[in-house]
Amino acid sequence: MQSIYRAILWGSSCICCKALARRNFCSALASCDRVGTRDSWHKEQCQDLKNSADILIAKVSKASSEEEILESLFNDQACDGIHLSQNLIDRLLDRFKDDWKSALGIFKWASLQSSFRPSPESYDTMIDILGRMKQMEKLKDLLEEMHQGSLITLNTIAKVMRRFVGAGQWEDAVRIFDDLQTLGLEKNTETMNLLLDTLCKEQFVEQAREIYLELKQHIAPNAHTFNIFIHGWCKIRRVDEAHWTVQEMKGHGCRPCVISYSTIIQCYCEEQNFDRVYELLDEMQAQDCSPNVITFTTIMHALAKAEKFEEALRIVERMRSAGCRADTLFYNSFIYTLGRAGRVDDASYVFKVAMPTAGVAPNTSSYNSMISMFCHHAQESRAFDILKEMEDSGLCKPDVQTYHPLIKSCFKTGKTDSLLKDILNDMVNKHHIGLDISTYTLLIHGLCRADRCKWAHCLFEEMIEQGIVPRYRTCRLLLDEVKQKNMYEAAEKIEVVMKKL
DNA sequence: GTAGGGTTAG
Repeated sequence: MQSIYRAILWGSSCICCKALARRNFCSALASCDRVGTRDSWHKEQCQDLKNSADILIAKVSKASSEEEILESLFNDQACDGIHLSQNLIDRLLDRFKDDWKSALGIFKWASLQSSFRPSPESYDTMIDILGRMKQMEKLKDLLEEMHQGSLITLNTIAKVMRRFVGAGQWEDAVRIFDDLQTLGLEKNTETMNLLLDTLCKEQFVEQAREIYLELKQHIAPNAHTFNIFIHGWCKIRRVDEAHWTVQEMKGHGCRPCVISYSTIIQCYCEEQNFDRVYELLDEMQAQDCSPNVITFTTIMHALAKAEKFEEALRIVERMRSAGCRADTLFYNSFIYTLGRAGRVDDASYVFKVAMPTAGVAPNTSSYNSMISMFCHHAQESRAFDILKEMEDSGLCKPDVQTYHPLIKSCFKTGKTDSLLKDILNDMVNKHHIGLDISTYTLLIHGLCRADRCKWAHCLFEEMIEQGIVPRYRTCRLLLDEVKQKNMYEAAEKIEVVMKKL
């Protein structure tokens, strides 16, 4: 118990461990337990990992093509001395998730080392990186390599299909399905549903339909299959076909369930066609299919968005009388929409009275909605009261989103010195929240506009140090500012960063 | 990834 507590404490104050903790907390703890002087051992390991990562990052940053990257890593003394580990690879893939050439170069180099085999999960991560960057040919090569090593899982297939369809190459996704047996997996209802869902989610519903008609001769559909189509038709606003699918579903002996109905209700909600929504609620009742909290949340959210607040409240009442318990997401949705409509006191009432009365605990999002609403309406002190309440609650912790509206308020009200410093200090030292790209951007832009470009530049350097790549606009803005202040050295450094973007 | 939310402009 003691060691876990210490590891958590230590991890929270170490940037390097925090990155590890997110992904690999258990194994990090397990490693710590092996050694008597855990803290110093752990620290050493982290430093080692950071040094190795830095060497590799520096190497690949100088190269421009994939081949050049590989070449620079091979036959290099510094690289040869690196102890490869799964943690190191995970860290580098995360670092280069937006730079497929560097990621692939390092991944290939690592997998060609005799002393090391990347985990199947890191192959999937590499697949994701290539897919996100639309490098579909490279993705196919990697998939083939995975096939040779028997590393393909259903998860891999799901990622590959979604990436192909996402890139508009739906035929390739179908080809993957056709080749499933060759890849060592089965063609069954589950994998068919995966293909159909992937196509439907990207609006290739008609194509999915064609394929289904072909496949259903060999593979039996189930209720999921029909719900996937109902969702697909609703997504492309062809609600008639969704209704027709419900009939087809019944024909196959599958009863439409709460998901089937809720999906169609969502579609009518988006059209703000509330007459049809109520009709469907009645039909559900007639079919002995009770709406659940998701159904009610959908309707309530849509009504509130349409500024029909009294009606939204009646849904809350209807839900209560149906014996359906509201959950946190339901109330968050309610609070959010009330806030957007400027009904600050109503939102406050829901948060302070309705939720506790119903025995529903708020989460970080509930507090964040309240804070953002108060800041938006220039009621900063009420926002800080909520933050205090959150800190005292012990139920949940603030995150970056908690602080964004508060930071924005500092800039709006010009309290850049006292208040902003306190906020950042709390963020980093009290709650151990790592600043992310959006926070750095917000801060640097705000500080430039507040004529505090020295401070902005410090943050810029810190951001680079952490391996966070700034946006072009941020560099541009800061560059103009430092030039005006005759900070030539800073300007040069920024220009170096910009050249790499 | 069979369904419900997320102040876009710093």
